[in-house]
Parts: sequence; structure tokens; C-alpha cells
Amino acid sequence: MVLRNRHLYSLIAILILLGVYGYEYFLTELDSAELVKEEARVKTETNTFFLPTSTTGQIIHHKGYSLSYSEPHEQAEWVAYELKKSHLATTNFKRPYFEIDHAVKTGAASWRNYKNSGYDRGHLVPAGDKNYSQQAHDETFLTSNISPQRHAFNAGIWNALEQKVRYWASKYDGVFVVTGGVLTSGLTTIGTEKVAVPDAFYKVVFDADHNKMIAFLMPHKNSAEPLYNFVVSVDSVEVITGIDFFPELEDDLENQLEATTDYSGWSF
DNA sequence: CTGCCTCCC
DNA sequence: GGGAGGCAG
Repeated sequence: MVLRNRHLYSLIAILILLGVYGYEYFLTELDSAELVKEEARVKTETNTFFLPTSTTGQIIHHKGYSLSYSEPHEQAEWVAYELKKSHLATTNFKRPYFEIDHAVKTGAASWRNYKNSGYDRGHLVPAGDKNYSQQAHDETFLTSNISPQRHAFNAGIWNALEQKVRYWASKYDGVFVVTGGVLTSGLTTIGTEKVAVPDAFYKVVFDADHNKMIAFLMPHKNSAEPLYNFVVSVDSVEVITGIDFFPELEDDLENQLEATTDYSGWSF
């Protein structure tokens, strides 16, 4: 009788242990799934999805975009952000003043470098892409987000390209965008801090939902040519900038997307 | 020198 | 999408 009870108690103990461990295992599985989601959420919020590599080692994350700052050129070598369809808005926020980006540890350029220089303070992340909130809009007026641009270029073909990207964001339900000037050595500079004036600007657009990519390389002058005349392969932009775009993509896919100059999948 | 305002294309 | 001049602190 005593022996039988012992067996019974052992059995109960084993069942309890199984139950406890099983429940903990369940919780652990739940935790790891939640953790993945949490990481994805944080990455999305800090724009660490699909960031290019930095040749300068100074990547800065703002709420609405990230950038890699080049101290020698006193501007970003790239800015990167996701332009969601839900971001598109026609709100007209009051235009703020340009502010020095204090997140840049080496000191971002002052906007006064541009004063009387003959060049526009050209947005890299367009304010027009951030009209969904006052904060996101104002954040584009940091000096880490501007580059000296000829007014005719900025207001001309470059503006046309920015509008085309917004059209694509709407048509294809969101795109990832990377933009910058081609920062080489020996460029003309403006202001006391010697902000470099790029000879060309590039823009890379990735439609992750439909797996297609397109890149533009534009000489720093206005043009009446159609936008698709400036399409180049992403690979060629990587060669002249030293930047690796979308390194997180699976290699075969990345190689395929970045080698092409075929823009037939993009509606102009 | 920097921040801000007003008027301008 | 931007610029210039001017004024106060």
C-alpha cells in the first residue's frame, strides 16, 4: 500500500514537472516570436532596415530617416528612408529655419555657408515626402539633410524625379529611397566650412513588394530630357560612390536587381 | 556670430 | 522649390 502510494506520488510529481516545463517552453517560444517582432518594429522605427553601408563611419538615425555624414564634404553621403503610401499628404506646414544637426558629432555645417553662395540648400530627403506630420517635416530642415544645388536643377529635373518617386510610392504602395550627392575629392566648395558642391546626384529606389529596383544618376545641371534617360544600374552608382546599397538582401536577388538598367517595370 | 522676421522669385 | 537683407541679442 505504501509502495503504491509512492508510485502514485511519483507519477503526480512527474506530471506536474511536465506541465511546468511544457508551459515554460510555451512561454519561451512565445517570447522569441515576440522578440523577433519587437526587433522588427524597432528596426523599422530607426530605419535600420535596408540601410546602405557607410564609407565614413558616421551613421545617424532620425525619426523619419537615417543618414551617413561625410565630415570632409560637410554633408551626407546618403540619406535613407521608407516612403510609405500613408506618408503622402498635401499638408502645408510652415517652413522652419534650417538647423545644425547636433546628432552629427563632428559638427554639421551651418546653413550660413549657403548664404550668398549662389546655391540652393537642396533637400536630400524632400520636405514633400514628410508632410504627414509637423515633426517629420521639420526634421528635413537639418543641415545634415541638405546639399548645395543649383536652383535650376533643384527646382527642375531633380524636383521632377522627387515627384516621380512620390507617384511610385502611391502606385506601388511604398518604396525605399536612398539619395545623395556623389562625393569625390577636389570638388568646389562654398562657405567658411567648405561645403562640397557635388558634380552629380544619385537616387536609388527599391520596391520591396514587387522586387524591383531602379537608380538614377544626374549631372548637377538642369535638363529637359525625360527622367528615364538618367537611369543607370545600382552597381554603377556603387562603383562611383563606394557605397553598398541594400546589403541586407539575399545575394542572388541583390546581384540581379542591382545589375539591371531595365526600367520596364516602372511606370513613368 | 546666431536666431528670427519680412519680402521676394 | 527656393533666396536676400536686416535687426536684435
